Amino acid sequence: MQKSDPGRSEQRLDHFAKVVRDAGVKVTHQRLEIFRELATTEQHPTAEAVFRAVQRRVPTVSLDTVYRTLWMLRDLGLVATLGTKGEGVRFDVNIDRHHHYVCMRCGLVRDFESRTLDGLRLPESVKALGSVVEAQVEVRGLCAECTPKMKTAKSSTKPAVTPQRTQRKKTS
Amino acid sequence: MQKSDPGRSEQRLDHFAKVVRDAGVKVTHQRLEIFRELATTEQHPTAEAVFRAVQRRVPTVSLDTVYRTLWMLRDLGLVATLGTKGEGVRFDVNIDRHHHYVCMRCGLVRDFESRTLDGLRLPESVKALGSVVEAQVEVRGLCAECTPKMKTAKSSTKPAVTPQRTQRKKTS
DNA sequence: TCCTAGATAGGAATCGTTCGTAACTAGCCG
DNA sequence: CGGCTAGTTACGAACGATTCCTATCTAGGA
Repeated sequence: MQKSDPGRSEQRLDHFAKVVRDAGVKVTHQRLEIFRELATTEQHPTAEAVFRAVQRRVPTVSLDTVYRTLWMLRDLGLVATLGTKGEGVRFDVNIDRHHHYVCMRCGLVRDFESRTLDGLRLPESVKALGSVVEAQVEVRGLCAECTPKMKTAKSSTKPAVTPQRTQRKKTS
Repeated sequence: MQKSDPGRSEQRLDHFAKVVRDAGVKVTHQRLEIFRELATTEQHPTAEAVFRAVQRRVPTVSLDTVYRTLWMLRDLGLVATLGTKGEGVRFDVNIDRHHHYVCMRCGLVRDFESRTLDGLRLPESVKALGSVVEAQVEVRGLCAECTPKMKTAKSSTKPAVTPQRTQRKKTS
């Protein structure tokens, strides 16, 4: 589990302002707030979530601005996107080397670190496909929340049949 | 590069029919065709792509049916989904152990195999998050197609600024 | 302080995906 | 082999996420 370190956040904000300015992009109030929101979150918020959070401090922000800013940050390498499924892209400020645990049912994504996995040696065949910017491990499974809901399957060859459709519906 | 092995396809179709039937789900013409399409493709098609392909043989299929079938196949473990970004889920019949190379710009996804990467040892911390069904490596970079378009960046600290917005627009 | 390229708000538009419903049909039963 | 019925399908409308359009604003250099 990661905790929010105040010092780290400020440091991130500074870094953000510098990179953005260096890129010749204007540092607007909105952009700062959007980035601040990301920097203080340890989750992987959707654009919508960022929007709602920022809206509390800057009531007039538009969802469009949030999206534009988020993509820009991604292009600048300040955040990463985690296209989970088809239920909204998620953004990740943690650009340190890390890996992901993804729940196959609820879509939850958690980071985890592992020095061992950081330095994976990739096969030659990969180089033929294109350049390699990063390599991370993606672990899939059922998170603690979802695990207990497993039913005893039909004991056929395959483990489960269609116990429940993977959660894809709105919650609100 | 992978090639389409006719024998392998038929084998997959048989396996498909068996699993589906065992699950108490009806084996309809549409479902067979949809699966056949997936089984003969080495790419990772979007639902839309599968729809168009199947439509050539079964002109009346509805996109809705394709989606329902695809999710069902996923729930049965016959195909995997590759939520690339926010541009449409992709489906993958290759359920053998494999890893992915994802182009950060065009979204292309290619499989690659590596005996070495198959047996990764995961850290203990992962177990605390939930059960582990599979672990695969996701390599990100620019594919051969996209690489040449790199422009010489501003030579600042960061490699690129915003040379081009990552491709997210329709093509048709 | 002034100017201007670049940014914003807001609503309409788009695209992928799902729902609601009435018409089918696979697979079981006799 | 024909009938039944639960599970499926087609289709259009509905939805949610993301992007576009454009008139208005503003960061930051001169």
